[in-house]
Amino acid sequence: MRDRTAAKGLQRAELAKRTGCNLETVRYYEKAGLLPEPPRMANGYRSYDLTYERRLRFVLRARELGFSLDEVRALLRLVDEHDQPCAEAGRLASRHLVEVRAKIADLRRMERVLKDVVAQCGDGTRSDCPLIETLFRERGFR
Amino acid sequence: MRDRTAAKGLQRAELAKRTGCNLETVRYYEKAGLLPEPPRMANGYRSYDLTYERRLRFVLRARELGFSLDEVRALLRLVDEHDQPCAEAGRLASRHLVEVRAKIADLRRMERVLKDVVAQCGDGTRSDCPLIETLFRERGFR
DNA sequence: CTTGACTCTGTAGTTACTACAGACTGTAGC
DNA sequence: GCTACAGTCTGTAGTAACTACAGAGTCAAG
Repeated sequence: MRDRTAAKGLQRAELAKRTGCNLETVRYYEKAGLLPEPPRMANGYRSYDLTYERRLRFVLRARELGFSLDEVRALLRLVDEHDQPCAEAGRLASRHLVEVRAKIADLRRMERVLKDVVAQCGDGTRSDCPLIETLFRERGFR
Repeated sequence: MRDRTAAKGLQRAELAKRTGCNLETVRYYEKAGLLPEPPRMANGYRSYDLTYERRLRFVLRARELGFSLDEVRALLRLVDEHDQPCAEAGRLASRHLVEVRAKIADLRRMERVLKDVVAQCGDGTRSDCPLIETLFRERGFR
């Protein structure tokens, strides 16, 4: 094990554990340019600090809200470079909100049809099958 | 152009146009084992008939309902082999319904948070940014 | 006989990860 | 000092469900 008192950084596994993020994902985010290349210790191991962890958490929360990595990159750019980020951030968020609502609408359509066929299928003792019939019938879900 | 009166099959582009499905996707479904390898004409071109088109439409409708290709494969197997498919089909559908509802719940959580930050961001004239603040705050959306 | 449109095959790119393989490094026990 | 084992390193390949080529062959019209 590494000398914990002398070194001030976290190693990758520690960071992953603290943030609940898969350690391979951290590396992926580095390669994808969302997180900077962290400094290395004498043995070549990566060393992360709290600033880094904070940035990773930002990414993870943005992902929880369904932002794509491209959108997260844009948000991080606003954090890094822009001094008046709110206008642009608001635009990003409201555009994303529209997509989220569209997906909800899609899924609700699916839910409605599925709920019906499941009800009609019942215990499955009938000889025909409402689900299969529905799928063979003409198009009209969306 | 092909002799349309003599040949009874459709070509790939026609099939794609009739069903609204991308022609590359048809090929993909063939390779994925959802659709059979269609017979070829003398020149090696694929020739599709109405049975084939019906099956493709089945796949497309199942996809519209959000079934994965694995699930569609299972449904097609029920159609092909099983004489009492309804019990199994009902199980598939209700399992899928659970997933759909879970996704809706996920998206609704996102929607709620996004709606709030968009409202708070307003016209973007403020110096801090509620979205960025939210993303930097501790985790707790899900 | 050339032009343009269509088809064929196989492969690579997309998104956001996840999971290795094979080589090093570091540490604890003996 | 030696061995076992755990951790890290790199690069690459796999996942889902397509989509988009490149390069070759085929066909009908002008």
